Amino acid sequence: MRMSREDAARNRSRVVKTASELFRKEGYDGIGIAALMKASGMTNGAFYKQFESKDALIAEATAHALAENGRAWDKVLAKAGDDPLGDLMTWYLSDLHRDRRDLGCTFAALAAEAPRHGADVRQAFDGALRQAFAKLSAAGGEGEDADQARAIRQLSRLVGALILARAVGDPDLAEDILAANRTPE
Amino acid sequence: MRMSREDAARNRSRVVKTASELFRKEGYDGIGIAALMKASGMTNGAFYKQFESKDALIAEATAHALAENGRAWDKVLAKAGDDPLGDLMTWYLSDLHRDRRDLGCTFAALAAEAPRHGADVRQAFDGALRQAFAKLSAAGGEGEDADQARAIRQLSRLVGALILARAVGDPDLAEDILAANRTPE
DNA sequence: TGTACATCAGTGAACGCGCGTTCACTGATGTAC
DNA sequence: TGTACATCAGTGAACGCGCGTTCACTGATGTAC
Repeated sequence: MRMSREDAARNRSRVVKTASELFRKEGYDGIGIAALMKASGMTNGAFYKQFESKDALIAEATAHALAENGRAWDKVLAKAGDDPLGDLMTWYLSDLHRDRRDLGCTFAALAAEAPRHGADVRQAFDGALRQAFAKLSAAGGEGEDADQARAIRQLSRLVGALILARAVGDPDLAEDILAANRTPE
Repeated sequence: MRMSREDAARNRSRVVKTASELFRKEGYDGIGIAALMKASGMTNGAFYKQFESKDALIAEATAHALAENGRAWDKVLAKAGDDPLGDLMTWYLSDLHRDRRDLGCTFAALAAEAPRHGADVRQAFDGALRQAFAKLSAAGGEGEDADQARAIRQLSRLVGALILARAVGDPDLAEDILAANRTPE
């Protein structure tokens, strides 16, 4: 049966959102079209009415996840006290963030798979990374002393720490990794 | 036809080595048994004479890759001058390492997929990470001032930087990420 | 404003394909005497 | 040391299954008059 334009647009958005979460949780190869559509409340056939291919959804869902992450950073920074960088790191390196890959940082969840995907996926990472560097630079630089290279190092460390803490089997080691990284520079 | 024990053992080792490279390059899901066996110079049927399942190979190939990385670190540190940490970072953050995922750091290549795999895979990461922390601590600590937390931060940063540099579409941005991280602390 | 009809976002079965895994078979290796 | 035979690491086809994708069909929506 035909949906209204509004319903169809809502359904499409829901698929992108669901995909952005399931890809982060299971990896691009870890979730199929049928499972994804079922998780979005539809059947597999509807997929190709809205997307050209799985690759096209991968690009769109990745961009969506990265944009959502950007808004989360803005929210944390807006609420931050007189140590915005410290607040951001505490939030980023929390147990909650370690445990919820589906809702967490797309750099940590999917950047390692990006080299195996299309130019559109990698370009989405380009833009999101530049924005993250700029935000970190603004949050960490004392006054006008915004240092891009330092921001790059800080984000590299945050992303690496989250990935390693998630990879580990021993929860104590995971905690050590997060704790050691809850410090500037 | 039956192989000699020696030949069979050699063939088995070759499969593990090939898998350790192809998994790093393509991800655990990115390479199948048939393709892997073909790349090892055999046909698919031989696989189950040597391994119980793909998961069993994943665990063994991951451990193999991690052990090989450990030997590479030792080699770099053995050749290092009076700044072993600096030499290690220069080597780790090289263009060559960025471009050769198949022969490079297993943390950067596969840690992001580890949370979706068995306890044996994650435990292999535990052991290899602890060793890497110890080596970094010894390489970086002035005299007996070996600092575990600092080593954890350094490795987190190296791994994150390599992953992000590989994810990016713009080569200049990739270079910026590597360059910004070629500095201690 | 009301009616007739074209549109198209859904459904769910089916497509070909490659996946991990199994199996009957082969023939050189390794063992028993 | 030489012969008879069991072993088993290979081959390559086949298995069931889930993948990404296609398609005939449905019926409410949106449009034309």
